[in-house]
Amino acid sequence: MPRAVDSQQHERQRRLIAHALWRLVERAGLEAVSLRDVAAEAGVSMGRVQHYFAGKDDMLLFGLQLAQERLGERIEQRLARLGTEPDAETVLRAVLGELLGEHPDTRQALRVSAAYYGRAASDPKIAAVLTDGDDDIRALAADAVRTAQDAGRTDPALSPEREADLLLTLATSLGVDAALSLRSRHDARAALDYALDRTLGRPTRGHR
Amino acid sequence: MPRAVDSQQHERQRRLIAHALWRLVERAGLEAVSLRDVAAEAGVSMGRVQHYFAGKDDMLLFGLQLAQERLGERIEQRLARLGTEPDAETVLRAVLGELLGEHPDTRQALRVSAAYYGRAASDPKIAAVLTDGDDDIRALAADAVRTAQDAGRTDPALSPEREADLLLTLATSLGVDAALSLRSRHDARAALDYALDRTLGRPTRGHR
DNA sequence: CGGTATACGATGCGGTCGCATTGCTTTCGA
DNA sequence: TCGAAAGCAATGCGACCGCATCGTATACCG
Repeated sequence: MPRAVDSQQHERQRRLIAHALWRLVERAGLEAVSLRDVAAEAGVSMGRVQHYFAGKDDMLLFGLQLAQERLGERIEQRLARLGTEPDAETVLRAVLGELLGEHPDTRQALRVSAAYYGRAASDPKIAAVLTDGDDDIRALAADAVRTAQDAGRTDPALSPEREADLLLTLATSLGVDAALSLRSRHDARAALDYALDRTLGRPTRGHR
Repeated sequence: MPRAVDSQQHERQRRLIAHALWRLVERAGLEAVSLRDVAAEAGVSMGRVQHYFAGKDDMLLFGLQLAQERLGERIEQRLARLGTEPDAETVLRAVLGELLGEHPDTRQALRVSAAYYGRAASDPKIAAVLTDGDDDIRALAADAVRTAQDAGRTDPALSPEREADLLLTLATSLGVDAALSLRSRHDARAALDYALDRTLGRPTRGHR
């Protein structure tokens, strides 16, 4: 059994190509990218691209998965900067804020992801990747609402699950709008803060 | 000056072709349609399609504009069934409800529109058509909130403009989610009703 | 009636696309 | 060490694609 594949290096190559894909997607949209374009943008031969991806669909899907991972990583990093034992509300505000694309990396990931939206209708795999991770955030949001209710900071009649759903839907939508330049990031931030304040009560301490 | 064009008939032909485009878009997504496919689906020659549209982009844009018009018409029709002098809240509930795609025509228009979303980032004309009419709905929503506040049915501390923005963003997002089958229509409806009730207070009379 | 513009159908051209194929080089394990 | 697989580059094929072009039939107006 000769020449075992170095999966570390293998993955790095796939990422390099995917990043070139991202740049093209941002520049001209998903429908404008071809395997040749991606290869040229990445500065590699077309044979190389073919070697690392089974086909165009495979490459496209990987590009989206990677973008979603980046989004997740960015959120993790932001949470790590929150210090030890942050309360649910602080965590939620950080997570939803990140979904608006405040960090350039997040912004790129959002723009790329947004480009795939149209295909979600006809491609279940894309739809699955796009909604992956939503449940976790919803659970977190529901927790934050319950915590605020227990502390008497907000209306006990609110449904934590419904509020959580609304907040995530809102943050996602605002993020996409901002990514597509349909709305300024500043405005998106203001809208999200308004919604959060109304649902959780005014923040007691800083929440950036 | 011979052979004046019958603009009535002209428009009807463009619509016939656009409807075939819609069917293809629903079936396989925007990126899968070609001029040949559209001609075949419409049962006309390719020369005919070329005659009525300056190019593919022109046809695509017309298809979106027509879908947005359909959406507007459906809303108008629903409002017409509301009777004379409905209050702002009733109107708002009807408009936002229609944005969820409860009528099959609306649903089709939403699915088609959703397919264009990804291109909005790289094509300003598409973005413009997609957001056309939003301001009117936002104004209507703000009115409804103010009315509810004046009647003492909801919190006077709410900002009508912010609430209006949130409600429209939410309804649009829920409608797209439902159109992409990321969420059931029933669930979308429940989420919207919850948000409306929370913002406007419980409805005094029926609101369908 | 003749001419001009409309309303097409048919055909083909230049270009691009995804992908299969081929072949060379490198590297590692038996 | 040698052979098999990995890691590429190069090339080409067949299938489109959008669009230009050309031909023709038809209807309207002076």
